[in-house]
Amino acid sequence: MKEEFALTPLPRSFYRRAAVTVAKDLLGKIIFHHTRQGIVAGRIVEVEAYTMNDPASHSFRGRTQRNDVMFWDGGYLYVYFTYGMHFCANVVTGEPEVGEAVLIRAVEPLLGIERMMYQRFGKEETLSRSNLIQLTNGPAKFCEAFGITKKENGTDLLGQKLWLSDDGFRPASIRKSSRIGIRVGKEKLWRFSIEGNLWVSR
DNA sequence: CGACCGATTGACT
DNA sequence: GTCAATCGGTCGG
Repeated sequence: MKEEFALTPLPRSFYRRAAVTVAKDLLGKIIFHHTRQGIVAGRIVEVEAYTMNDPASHSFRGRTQRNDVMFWDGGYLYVYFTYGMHFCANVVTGEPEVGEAVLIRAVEPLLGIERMMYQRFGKEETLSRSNLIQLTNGPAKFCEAFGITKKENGTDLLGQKLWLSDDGFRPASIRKSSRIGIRVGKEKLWRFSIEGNLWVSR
């Protein structure tokens, strides 16, 4: 990871495109979260696209208080609470009034691994190969490790707290598959992952 | 209002 | 492989 790339947030134009296009392009990008506790960063290795005319999407039945951020301009973070205990984070895509987003399902940890360990497992846990992978190999695990909660819902990804960067890394091979954990819309192959990456879920 | 259920995870057979 | 945890969002009456 080269610092000069890492410092530059992806421009608004990157996000103002179709969700499926942005989803593929997000693979390999680095996501940063800078808080008072310190800075954490990871490479995005697995994503899923969700659109307005997609029955699996929160935006399918129209704009509500919960999914409002999905209809904002591209480049904002949509965070939702689910199963009574977990958060999931999405990158909002497209123009304003278009309810599209890309779910971040897994990242490869790069910076602030100690911080992530603490947020996922607590103080006494020691680093091993197993829990290094368990750190961020799922959408709610990623949010927990990165300290992303409902407070981060609506955060501008071109700001100073949360942003994405391109360090020049390009995936050798991208895998397409059916999205996970949904009942409708399984026929759409809108889950994208970096082939062979250890942090890809399942 | 009440009932159902989820873009998940971790523990367990 | 199965299943409970746990609660806000959404929808039906």
